[in-house]
Amino acid sequence: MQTSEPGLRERKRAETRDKLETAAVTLALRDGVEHATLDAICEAADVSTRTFFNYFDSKEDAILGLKDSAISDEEVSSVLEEHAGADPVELAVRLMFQVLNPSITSSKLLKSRMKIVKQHPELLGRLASQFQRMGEQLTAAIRPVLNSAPGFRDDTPEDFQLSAEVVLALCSGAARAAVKEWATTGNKAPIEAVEERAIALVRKTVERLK
Amino acid sequence: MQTSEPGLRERKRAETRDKLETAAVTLALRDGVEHATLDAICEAADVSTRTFFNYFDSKEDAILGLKDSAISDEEVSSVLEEHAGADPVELAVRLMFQVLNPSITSSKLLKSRMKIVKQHPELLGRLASQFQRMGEQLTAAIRPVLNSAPGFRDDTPEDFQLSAEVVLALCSGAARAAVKEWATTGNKAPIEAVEERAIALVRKTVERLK
DNA sequence: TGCATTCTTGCATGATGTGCATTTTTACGC
DNA sequence: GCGTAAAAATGCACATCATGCAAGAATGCA
Repeated sequence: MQTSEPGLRERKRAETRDKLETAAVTLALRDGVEHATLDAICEAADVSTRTFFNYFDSKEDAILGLKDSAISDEEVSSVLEEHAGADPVELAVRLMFQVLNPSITSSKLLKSRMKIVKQHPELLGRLASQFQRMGEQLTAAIRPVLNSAPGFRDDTPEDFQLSAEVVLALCSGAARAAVKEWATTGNKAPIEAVEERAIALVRKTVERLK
Repeated sequence: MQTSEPGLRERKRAETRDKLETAAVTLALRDGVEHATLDAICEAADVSTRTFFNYFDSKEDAILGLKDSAISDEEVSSVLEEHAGADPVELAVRLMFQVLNPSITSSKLLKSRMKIVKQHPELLGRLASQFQRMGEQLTAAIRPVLNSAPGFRDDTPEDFQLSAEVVLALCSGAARAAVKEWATTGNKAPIEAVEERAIALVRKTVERLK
């Protein structure tokens, strides 16, 4: 379980990935998302275009730094452990940000990415589809907590599944809104606060709609 | 204000649109969404591929029958009028289904479309992006109602905008879930019930999370 | 060193989508 | 009907994205 020495192969892979992300972000910022072509990105990263798709599913994914739509069981467990006792909403949001980390919320590319998001908010749509693709994983992850919440417990499996999806949509929307707010308002708050902000947004909304 | 005679031009346009939708749905059902190519669809519809894009933005849009991402002011007013006194949630959901009508919820293609959705649930992701693209319009539409709701009223404009987006995400997710449920469970309920179901889903979720 | 695995690359291919100029079709006043 | 203007359809060129496949290069490991 030790993080042993990376090894040349893994190091190179990380390096290539980083070069691709950096190139994608830099060019998207300089030329605009649509004018930053795959060819240009790959040339800047000194990588063949064919290889690009060994790392990302699409250009947008590279710009946002999204990894393959999957979260490891260890990551899930770690989140569950760190926030034991949290309610479904908090858990869902934390899981989502776990996926984005370090994609969006960290690394030297953070500021540049936020500028891009500010200019191209539609990119955040990728987050939604990312979360939707992870739908099964996420529902599975919050299932126990949701199940122990009053009300949900007595749902039929179908109703339960449906309810979980709605909860996730709500949290995903709040996460997106929080990131967008943070990107738009000049990043005054520390990035860590975005997560809390998303949770607060959900709570506020629920409170008011009730 | 009378719906006067359509005129040849409009009739032909509607006809072509219908041919394209029918071809798209038929081929997607027969060959699968990914194997139903633009060329095949256009050939079946007896329309040039170039013309296709005068009607739809993408293949998926044609399969789902989504119109251009805009809702006319008349449609908005009509919904607002018909459901005067409704709360923001109901209003948002009704507006969304207004967009889908007759796209998904009506017409002879309904059953086929639901079969396709059942086999390719990821298509429903288009709904989310559609709603997101309409974000400004939708927020504008529910703004007055949201503004008269306690709690929202006192937000700063920024907070208000953010809250509106979260509400819309919630409603959009519920709409998607309701459609998916309906498509998956064999269409036992009448299609009109889907809308109510979506509203109920939102309310249930809010209730439980509070 | 030698072998197996993984990664990279080039090439071919297909599909989506857009701009532009041309032609065809429709609308409408005369 | 006729001619003109507007709208729509079309053909064509072109760019981009994305994937499959096979050959070659780099790495890991014994």
